[in-house]
Amino acid sequence: MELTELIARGRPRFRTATAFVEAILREAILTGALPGGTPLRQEELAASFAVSRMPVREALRQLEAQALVDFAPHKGAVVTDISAADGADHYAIRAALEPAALRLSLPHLTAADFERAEGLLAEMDAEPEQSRLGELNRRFHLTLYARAGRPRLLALVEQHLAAADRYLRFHFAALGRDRMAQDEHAAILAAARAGDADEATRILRTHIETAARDLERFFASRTD
Amino acid sequence: MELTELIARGRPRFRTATAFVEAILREAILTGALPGGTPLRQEELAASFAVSRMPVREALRQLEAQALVDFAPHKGAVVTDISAADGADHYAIRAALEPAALRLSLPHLTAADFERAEGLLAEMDAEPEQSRLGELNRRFHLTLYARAGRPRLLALVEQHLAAADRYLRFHFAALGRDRMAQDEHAAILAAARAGDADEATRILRTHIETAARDLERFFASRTD
DNA sequence: CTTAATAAAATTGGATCCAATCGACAATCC
DNA sequence: GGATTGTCGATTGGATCCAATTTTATTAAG
Repeated sequence: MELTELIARGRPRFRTATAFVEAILREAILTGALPGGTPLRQEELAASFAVSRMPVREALRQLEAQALVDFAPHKGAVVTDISAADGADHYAIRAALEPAALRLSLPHLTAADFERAEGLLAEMDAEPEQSRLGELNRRFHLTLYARAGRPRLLALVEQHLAAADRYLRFHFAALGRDRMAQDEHAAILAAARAGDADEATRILRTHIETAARDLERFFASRTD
Repeated sequence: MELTELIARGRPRFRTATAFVEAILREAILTGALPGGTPLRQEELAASFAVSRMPVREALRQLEAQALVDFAPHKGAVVTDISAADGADHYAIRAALEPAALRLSLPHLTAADFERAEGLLAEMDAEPEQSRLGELNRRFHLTLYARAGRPRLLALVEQHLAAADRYLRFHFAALGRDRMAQDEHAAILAAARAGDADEATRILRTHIETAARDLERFFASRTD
């Protein structure tokens, strides 16, 4: 999807221009519409969004704090680059946070939550388009953590889950969707449904660590 | 310490006005110079910093992304309030991230690192001033994690360690410094020195969870 | 032909100005 | 008397303008 298309879509939904620019830019970066390394010229973006440079600047500042863009004084912003080290970093954070979130959330999950999660897995099996797969994966994970009752923890999880999507995109393109590991997803869900927190978090941690190792191997095989 | 004093101190150290304002404001919030709930009027801050409103606005945006201030459209920024729930949130994140960081860092820690950590513990025992205690505590923890080789993970740990300081300040004021649990610190250091990752991370997790429980009880006892 | 110095262009950082929105208070209507 | 509406002041959001810095292009020297 093109940046201009994203802009046209989301136009009227936002209260302030800054929030508008920030949301669209984040989506564009996370979905890969703006690949790592892309320089973000303020004037150019302002023209694309049909606003002045100021909301763009404020949005870039927020994205910097979210580590999605790198800022250099008087040089400008660049979309944060993808790298093996950075990917490992994100996955290390996920491996630490998500099992904790699941453990907190699990006792409060309802039957409806489990059904929603199951539905998302079915959707993923049926979804042909790769770009939607990442979002479905994200929603599956977040559904399981949603009852943790820790807004900051959940926000962090969501942020790094989305960041990991950028790497998944790579991954899938090269290795195919079977890497999504639907069987692990099903096992996590089953253990959670049975109320076995230890088993569910154990599988989840393995699931994330496996993905991290796959990604590492993938980067190593490209030798660039 | 007063805000104006912090401003006068750090003036010449920064490349851009935005970075200057952002650093000082963050320090002021984390040290409690600007308590939770304080409204941050842009014009007023601009006058205090002797800059225009614009660097203030950009700094506030970054602080918002770090969850140190809350933004409401057309209403302005307010220093994020302290609460039992928010404290629990920060400690849940710490309990998840710090053991992971320690486990990654531990194999690469050097004798010099251990000595530095030991020195910090000694400093804490000797430090009479409470305001410096939080910083020493932070440096002790970060010293143990420093070799993890995961910049993003470390940045997150640092951020939430600093955020937890706001709560520690409360804590100490009411319960006294013995709550710093120096014996636990020493036990973590000893296990790390022995290369026992399982034991070190176990004590660390307990250490953080104990602090979280203490904080919870403290809030409960205030009934406000 | 390469390299250093310099000048010009592009881009960001910061200040000022105008517009839009929110809150409070007062006046009016029921 | 209470609720509602309208107006005014305060504050933020957004646009434009100017200054500072970086980068690129150009020129001259070795």
